[in-house]
Amino acid sequence: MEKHVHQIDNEKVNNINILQVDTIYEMASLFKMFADPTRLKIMNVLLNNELNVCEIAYLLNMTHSAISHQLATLKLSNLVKSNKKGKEVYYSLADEHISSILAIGKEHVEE
Amino acid sequence: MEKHVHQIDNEKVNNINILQVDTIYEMASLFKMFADPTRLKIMNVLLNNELNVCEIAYLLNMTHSAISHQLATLKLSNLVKSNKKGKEVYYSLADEHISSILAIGKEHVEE
DNA sequence: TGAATATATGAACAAACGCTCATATATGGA
DNA sequence: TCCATATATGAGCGTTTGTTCATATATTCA
Repeated sequence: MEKHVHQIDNEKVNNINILQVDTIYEMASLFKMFADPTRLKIMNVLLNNELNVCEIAYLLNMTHSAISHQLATLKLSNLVKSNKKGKEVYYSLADEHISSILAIGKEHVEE
Repeated sequence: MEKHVHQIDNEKVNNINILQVDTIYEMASLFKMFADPTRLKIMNVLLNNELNVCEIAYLLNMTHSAISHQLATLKLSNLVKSNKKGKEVYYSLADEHISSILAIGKEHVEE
């Protein structure tokens, strides 16, 4: 891979635990959902609220299409769940893990 | 913004708390650091270990350049700190928040 | 049934991203 | 001083991503 030889302390390095590739990729996919301002805003307004696409678009001052696309992405990652009531589809956070992750991120940023 | 008029329940919607734009962007930037497999792997091997670029590149089987670039990114976001010892630069996690975020992500994925 | 409302979705496009390659800088030893 | 080692960094490139626009589907009501 490199053209130079490098000195590695095998005693030190071989004792370090490496996470499984699958775990790493799933973690990256999870955090990716939190790495976009629009998705963060959506998840934030869904804290303790069940809202439809119109209401979220109104709150965030964005188009319905953009919100709908992001909700589809969030649902695919199992971060939100949906509940159809007539014409409207109400979205809410899928579980308590999500609010924990939001909270720890907010805490880190506001320290 | 849209061509149609939509019915919004103002009583409901006006009571919802919106995070500050700055907070949202800082949170997105933070989570973005955790949203890439390579950076996740780096932070993971740095849990409880102080390692230089060579050692990380060896552990992850990647080029020094790729690792060095990612370490620069992580340092810019204050997620790792560096400690120069002679020719080598040793990196470690900047604070305990980082291991908390890694742990909560791992927990969510492995449930 | 027809119109208005609500949501979903594919295509397209610009911006952001991560890696490679080449090169630069820095340190230690012969 | 010269050379090997260690790290840093700018440019370039292909890939991914988030939004817009156009359009499709679904539901309610007159």
